[in-house]
Amino acid sequence: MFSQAEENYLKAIYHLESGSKGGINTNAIAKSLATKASSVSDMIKKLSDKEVVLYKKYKGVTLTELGKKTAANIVRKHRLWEVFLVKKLNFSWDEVHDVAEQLEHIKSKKLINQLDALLGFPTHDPHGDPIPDKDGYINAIDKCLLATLKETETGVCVGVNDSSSEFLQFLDKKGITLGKKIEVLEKEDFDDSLSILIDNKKMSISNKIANNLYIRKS
Amino acid sequence: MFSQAEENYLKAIYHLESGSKGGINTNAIAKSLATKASSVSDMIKKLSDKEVVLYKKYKGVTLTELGKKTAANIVRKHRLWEVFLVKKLNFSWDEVHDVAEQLEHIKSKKLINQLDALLGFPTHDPHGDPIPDKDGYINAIDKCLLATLKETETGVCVGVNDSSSEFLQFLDKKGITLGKKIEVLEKEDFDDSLSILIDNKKMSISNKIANNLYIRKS
DNA sequence: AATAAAGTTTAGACTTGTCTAAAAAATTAT
DNA sequence: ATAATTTTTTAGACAAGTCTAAACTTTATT
Repeated sequence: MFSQAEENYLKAIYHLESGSKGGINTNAIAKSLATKASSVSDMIKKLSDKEVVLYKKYKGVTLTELGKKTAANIVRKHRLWEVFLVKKLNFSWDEVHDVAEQLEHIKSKKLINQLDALLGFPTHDPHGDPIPDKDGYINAIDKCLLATLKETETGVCVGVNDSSSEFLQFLDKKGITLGKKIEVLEKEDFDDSLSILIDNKKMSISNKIANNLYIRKS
Repeated sequence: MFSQAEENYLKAIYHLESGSKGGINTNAIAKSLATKASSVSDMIKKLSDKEVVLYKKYKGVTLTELGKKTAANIVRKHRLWEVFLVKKLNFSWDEVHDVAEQLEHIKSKKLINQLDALLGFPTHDPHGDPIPDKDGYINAIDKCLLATLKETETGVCVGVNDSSSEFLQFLDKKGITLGKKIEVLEKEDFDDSLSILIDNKKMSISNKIANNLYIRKS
């Protein structure tokens, strides 16, 4: 059994591992959890004793198979709760994160399995992120950042890289939601901004936006 | 904002107050939380500083208005989650308590209000206990213990005094569920057992059972 | 009213998780 | 290869919440 603090560390390491090769360093974990490197050092030792991470002093940390499975299960719970909040409780996609951060620590296998069934076994959360299955396996879809599309290419909006409520509310305001079809009309060399077509409307998108929006090419 | 430990103490005091007059003593709280009297003393001081309880050394403790409202809100959340688990996730009434004990600490007004709506604004939880409204007000129904009924009297089963899974599973086995009509056929002076009619079946009920089953007379 | 018993509080210790400041190791630059 | 810089770890402290043991207050008994 893991404490909430331990679970949060596992989740942070899991996310950091998926975005880079090799061991995760102390500072990166500290940054992602908004804590201090010394606190991370302390916690890593505990997690190492519990055999969920491999740890060599000064050499960074990696999840063991048990650690990966444990972390994936927390992510699974987080994302299922997000789906629940949006589908059943009328939350918008920019409101779900903080509540899901609490709900992901509830311990009950039956609860999460029944929730999964109630929601119709969803594969992705409201931000387009994949939901790990019971064994921690993720069925990743082929996606790329909007910024990597070339002129005349089209695709469907399938996810976001930045899940902050500011970004999500911005997308809402622009009418950009998951499932929408997007065509790149023009790429501006000067500032790397894009001119896109969405809902038959022409729209200008900054590079920052294009670098945080995932597209499945079509 | 209150920690989970603080919330558990408030809830315990709230339940103890509803079952007795005057201040609640340390030992009673310790017993109900399965902790030590010394721990209770420590926590009472914190709660007193936060102005949710009134406390005079050696004189027991009572909830302030703020304390009552806070505690009622936790009970509200607990019972709404219990309804959710039974109605939406196919839990049985003997499985919900432990999970609801965790879920009651989730902090989100929108979550609980939307949950309330999803469930159709229920007034009672799966054990027949009333759900406090947003202001902490409880709409209590007129109920009495089955053991207090006289021969030939009838009533509807509306709640349980003991919510342990052992008792609830026993009731399930006997076919006694909330909403069932019960008629007292005979009271046995020797052991205070009852002969009752339920679903047109005659059944013998021990005094212990009759003292843990609430009836609304009809 | 004095004393025994029961209940309550305090003192000091322990655990978890955090922090600051300083020491140690690893990396980068010269 | 040595020095400077960055990263990481350790040492010591603190807050929350708990515990045991001892001291204290209240209540019950004689």
